[in-house]
Amino acid sequence: MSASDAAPTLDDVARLADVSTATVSRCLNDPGKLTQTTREKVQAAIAELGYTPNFAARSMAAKRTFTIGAIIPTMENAIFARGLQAFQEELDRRGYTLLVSSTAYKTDAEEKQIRNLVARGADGLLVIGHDRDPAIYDYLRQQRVPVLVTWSYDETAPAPSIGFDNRAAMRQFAQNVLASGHRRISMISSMSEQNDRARMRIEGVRDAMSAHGLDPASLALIEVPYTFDDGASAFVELMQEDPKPSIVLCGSDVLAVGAIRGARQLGLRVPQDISITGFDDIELAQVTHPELTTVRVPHHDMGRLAAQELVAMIEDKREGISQRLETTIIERASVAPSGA
Amino acid sequence: MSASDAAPTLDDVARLADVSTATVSRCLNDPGKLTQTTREKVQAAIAELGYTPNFAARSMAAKRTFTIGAIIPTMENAIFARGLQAFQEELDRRGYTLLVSSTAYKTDAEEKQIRNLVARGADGLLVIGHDRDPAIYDYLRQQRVPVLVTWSYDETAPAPSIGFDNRAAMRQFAQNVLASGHRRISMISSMSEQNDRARMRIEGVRDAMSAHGLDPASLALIEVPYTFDDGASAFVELMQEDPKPSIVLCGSDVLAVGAIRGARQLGLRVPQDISITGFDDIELAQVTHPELTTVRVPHHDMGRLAAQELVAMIEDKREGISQRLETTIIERASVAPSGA
DNA sequence: ACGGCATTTGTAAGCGTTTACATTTCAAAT
DNA sequence: ATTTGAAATGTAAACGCTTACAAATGCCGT
Repeated sequence: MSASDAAPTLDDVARLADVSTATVSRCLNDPGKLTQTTREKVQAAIAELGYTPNFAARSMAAKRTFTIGAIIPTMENAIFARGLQAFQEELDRRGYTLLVSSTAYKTDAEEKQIRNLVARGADGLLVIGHDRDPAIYDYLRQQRVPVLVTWSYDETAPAPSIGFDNRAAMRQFAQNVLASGHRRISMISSMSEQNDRARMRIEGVRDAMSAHGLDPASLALIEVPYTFDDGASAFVELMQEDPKPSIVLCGSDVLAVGAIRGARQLGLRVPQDISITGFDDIELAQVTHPELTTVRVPHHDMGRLAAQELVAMIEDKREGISQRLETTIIERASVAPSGA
Repeated sequence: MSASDAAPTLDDVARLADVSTATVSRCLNDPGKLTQTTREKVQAAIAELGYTPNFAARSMAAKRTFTIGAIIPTMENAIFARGLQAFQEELDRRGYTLLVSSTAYKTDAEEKQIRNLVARGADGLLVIGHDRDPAIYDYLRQQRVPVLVTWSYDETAPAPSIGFDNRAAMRQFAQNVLASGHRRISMISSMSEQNDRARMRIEGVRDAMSAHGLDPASLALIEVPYTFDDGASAFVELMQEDPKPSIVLCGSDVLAVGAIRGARQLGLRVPQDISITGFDDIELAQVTHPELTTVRVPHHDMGRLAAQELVAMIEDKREGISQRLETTIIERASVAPSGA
């Protein structure tokens, strides 16, 4: 351990290596600018002192933090975890650090968190979905902090997005279902207020119904928070309707798993007595019995591409370019065709 | 929008409110020190400019960041999510921000991430489990960064911990199992190297075997990474043994869920043909069929108490005080008694 | 009206980097 | 040798805050 007590600073390194602080700084940020001799001298000093640059000082001087903030609705389930992991890995690769904040689905918490992240100097922000107070977008623009939206794709929205078309994905999925004979369709969605993903998925189902000559207004729909239990009780409630649905479309896998449990409570067999579907294709979908028919979301690509795009927006100081990713229908065992 | 372009600074506020920068700073950090008149004047100026303090500058001047880092093995499943959420909420309440970093179970990534967090000025660090290179603890001590260990309780370890006794919890659980008649016990664990939690759970099983006069060395044990698939294939492998186990204890719920799937692949009924248990009691445990008999870990309390303790360590500049939390055995449907 | 003390406010020196700009060094061309 | 320009290095001024210390203010008893 060195004689000194506090963490070594750039100055200490400079003194030890007998160069100026500017040189040490360059050795850290742009080593190509130094002669090999100097570089090695400095590196030796750094190693000897166990020096690590002070982050706050660096950000203040450079007006860059190499930090990117992400605000997600929840960490409590796997839904965003996969994409976020990919996002972080890609960021890492590019020398950025990820700051994650979760709102626990409380929309008003988001603004506070965004401000916090900005105050902490986030070079860019990743958010989920387009829906939020327009004032937030204004604020971010004024602060010159790039934002990228994910989990949703919408060219007309105020911010660029890398995601998929929730509405089209669900429409296509529902059309498949209708094509296999189901007519009595019900739906369990998470709360659609301030949540374009949920809303668009509902619209997708309605689109499909219209296309098949069904009245979209007749869709039996329950909106619930995002938990297994809510899925289960919503399912039970939906089964009170007369006539009973032959299939229950869920806005997410978590809800669908809840619904399966609800069915078990009612003594209904899935899919013989009732079909159930999910959305997201998280790992859970393959773990339930029966395995869930669902829509696969490109978690990993979404995260990776979002990281690339956001970094590009920051470094090239340009507008973001939206990108639409594809979803895939995954047919497993929770759906049976219906003659009804 | 104000005339100026860049974000407003303390100086701008001071000028507008016609006070010194020191006064503005005090208004932010210790408003009680100001007369009501001044305070209101300053607050008005802050509001008018939409001023937010610059984080880097603040940390540099105050040598505090109000940031706490947490390094977890994975974000990909719910296991740490619940506790982390509670941790963050408590931190929030106390004005701290959480910085999460995940190692994806790569032990050598941890050191890099710890250094990164320290360089970013984390006031304190939360880590999972005690096992790691002692040099890391030395480094942290030298840097005067408090660390708190969670998910494990061990008074003799170099760092204070708020967690539970993995070994005792598993021992008690296994004793229950033995008491219900099972004698042919196998185990699926996650990799125990550099993972005291996994190791202690294994030891707990062995302890219980010894106590029942069984040879602890005879425990059939497979260590696998932390995924459903690994759980499933380990299960299949264990069923090759002769005699077959009557119960498979899994080191975690994730593995247990995999094992259940493995059983289904082999056409075995749980628990009639084979009993399976988990550990953690994550939500998943109630979602599988049959529901999982497991050990409940006090995720929420652990997170909350860890936040309180870590903040206390930082603010009172004192050593951490370890705390042992209790686990609970949760009996559900995946275990049947055995006469064998 | 005044001294004395507590409270409020101001002054200015850091905090540890980066980076324009100035200076020095060095090699190639004369 | 000398000149010349590019490359390497050094100097010092920010960056936006906090805080020790100094100065000013207000309040009390007399």
